[in-house]
Amino acid sequence: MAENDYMIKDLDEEELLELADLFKMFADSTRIKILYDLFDGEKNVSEICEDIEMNQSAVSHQLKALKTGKLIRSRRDGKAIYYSLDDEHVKTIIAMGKEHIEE
Amino acid sequence: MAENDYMIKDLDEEELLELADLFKMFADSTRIKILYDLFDGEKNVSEICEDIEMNQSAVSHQLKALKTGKLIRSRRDGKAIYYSLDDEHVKTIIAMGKEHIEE
DNA sequence: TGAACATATGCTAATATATTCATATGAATG
DNA sequence: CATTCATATGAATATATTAGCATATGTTCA
Repeated sequence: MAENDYMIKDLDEEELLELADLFKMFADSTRIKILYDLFDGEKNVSEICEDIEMNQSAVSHQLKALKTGKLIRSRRDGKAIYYSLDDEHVKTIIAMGKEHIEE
Repeated sequence: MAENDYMIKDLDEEELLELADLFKMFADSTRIKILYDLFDGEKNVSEICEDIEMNQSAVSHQLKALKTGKLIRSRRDGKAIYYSLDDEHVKTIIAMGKEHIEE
């Protein structure tokens, strides 16, 4: 790390941006709905759309964001594409958030 | 809860929005810097500005957001206003995020 | 191979968000 | 009580984000 890079304790600027980007994934209700929906396990796009009552395009866009953020993964099965959580922290993070707002 | 309100399992629409709003607090690097800076304990605005290298106005605006989000609290001491974390979950949530990005 | 189905993607308009500047407020102090 | 110091706030601007539409891609199956 270069001498004059900004840093708070053990978090450098790059990690801070990464952290913010991670939390951005949870900072939208459509994405939270999707993640929360996937708590049950793998689902395809159509199922997710029905569950969360949003149109296919909006869901696809958000699925892409979540996948880029490495929170979910996908696999194709025929015409359908199945998505599932790709990180154990997702549940914990959302659970913490829930606890906070429930107080 | 009204019959036709949208709901995923035990999270209703209102809670989902609250959750998203909570995570929005962490979804900006300035706010994370502030929160992380307060891990050490109470600090006044000037100290925070120095620590995170941002100007006073930007910091004040974000402090207000964090306070509205009930993540920090403040007290006045003379001319200075001291801020501190107001929720035990803040550290946990950021710690989870850190773990995620460090993998 | 071509029609139907499932999903992704480029573009756009609407909306939200962050920062900065200028100024206001409120406390201390000579 | 006027000035200075610390912080907050309103307005303007710049930038980012979201949803929806139209269409593209990839898969199945007749």
